[in-house]
Amino acid sequence: MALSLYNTLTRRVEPFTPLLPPRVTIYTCGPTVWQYAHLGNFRTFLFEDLLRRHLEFLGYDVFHIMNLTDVDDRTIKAAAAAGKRLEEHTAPFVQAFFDDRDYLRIQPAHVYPRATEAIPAMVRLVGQLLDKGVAYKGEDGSVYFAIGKFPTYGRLSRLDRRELKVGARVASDEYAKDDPRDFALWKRAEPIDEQVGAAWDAPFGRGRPGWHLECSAMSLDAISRFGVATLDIHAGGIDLIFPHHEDEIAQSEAATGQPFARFWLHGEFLNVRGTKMSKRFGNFLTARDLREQRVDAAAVRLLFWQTHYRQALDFNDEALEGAKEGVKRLGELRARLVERAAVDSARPGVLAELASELLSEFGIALDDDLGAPRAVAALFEFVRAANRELDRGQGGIGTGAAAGAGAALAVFDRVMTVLDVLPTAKALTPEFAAWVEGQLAAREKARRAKDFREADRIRAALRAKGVELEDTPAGTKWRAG
RNA sequence: GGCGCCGUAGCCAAGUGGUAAGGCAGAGGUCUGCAAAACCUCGAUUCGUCGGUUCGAUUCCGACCGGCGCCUCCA
Repeated sequence: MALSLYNTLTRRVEPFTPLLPPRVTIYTCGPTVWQYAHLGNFRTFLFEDLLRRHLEFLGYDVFHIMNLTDVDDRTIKAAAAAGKRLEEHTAPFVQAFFDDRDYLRIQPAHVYPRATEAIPAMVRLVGQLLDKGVAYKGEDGSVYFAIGKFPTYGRLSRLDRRELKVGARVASDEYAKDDPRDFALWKRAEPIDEQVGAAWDAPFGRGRPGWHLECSAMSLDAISRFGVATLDIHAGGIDLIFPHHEDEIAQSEAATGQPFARFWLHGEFLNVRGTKMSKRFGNFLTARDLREQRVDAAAVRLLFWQTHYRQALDFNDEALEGAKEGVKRLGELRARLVERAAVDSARPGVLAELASELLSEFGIALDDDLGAPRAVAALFEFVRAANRELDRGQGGIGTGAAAGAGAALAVFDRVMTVLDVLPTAKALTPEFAAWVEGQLAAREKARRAKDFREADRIRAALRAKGVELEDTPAGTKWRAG
């Protein structure tokens, strides 16, 4: 098996090989901490989580860098509007981002460099670019990158021959630049920047970094520990292709003379009725909204995995409900496998076969440009076949067989992480459990006496407390929702 | 205007030049005191429309209709 990934640079799926195996360096553009990140932002972070987990599953030694943009137009404006210092405004949103990340069970990156803590590295980078003559100081005091000095500019976005649309957004610094397409590396300090504490001294003037600069400076700094100036993978949302990633390439490669990243991966949008989820449109939902609704993160993940990452996904409540039901079904199977693991076998070989089919198909699917939808399809085929087998094997399916199937499920879940959190992890007081057991005993007594009215009354009473019952030959099971 | 993406059952969607995965919802059934869970059966003669290439196209090409994205700081 070999992993292949779609590379935006070449616009095709290519075999993936890292520069220095088994090490893989990944840089993913992180959140701008001016506000809570919404679910669309997290779709990208989740696709990156899948990438990371699959690489690790394949045995790669991944080093994952995710930046936190804590100084830019929006953070500065938001801080000023709140009458706060920059750091004071962004800190809670950094924490919120980490909380949401954990809720969604996204593996933490190895480092989270922050723009405000990388000012010296950025100043150095701008200095280098000035020295090389690919950057210049504009009439307004800001420093710009001269794209005319970088022949391959536009290679990633393929917008090199583009013309500015008449009436399209035109930067206010237009007249300070030699070429309207040049972009800011360092922006001269404005009063609002000083007001919130977002201005730093530099040899080329007091100011603050341009948006693209931080990613180049921080990623190069982070991978310098491996003695390289080339990332194996750089990923982000599809909207970052231009200008963000294009500009990162220009800055980095002009400075180092080496390829900035070997693979560029871009995730598609999360849509709402056909339009991208966005703060601007007000059609967004945050992770904390879902958490408040007690939506299991597994449902969000399953929903996202059912659509390929390079395909727009239309989000709505019905789709989310569907994923929730799917997660429930997965949990039922896992519980069955655990329960049945201790009983003797009728047909021990069948489950083992199903388990190995699952893992094989799962690996093939993810190796093919992270074909998560195919992996999910294989998972549910496994669920159906395993349940059928469990239904059939009256006396049990064998310790080894059940354990093996459970293990296969666990392997799958280490990458996809779509199984709900184990019920035992949910907060249940011993008192509550004892009360439920008491009710169950009373109900069982009523059932034996054929007093089904009383039995149903107890069941309804338990349901009102969030306890669902399931009568099985082995007794009544219950779970707290 | 430039570059690009998409249009598959009620919803979310996968996919291939050879006759449509998977999930959810829905209908019927098995099991059950009834439920629940699980399993079984059922749904697109059809993949936006119209042409073309081909023995054969949802899949390739063209046109059109519809939706969307990027075009200097949006994941």
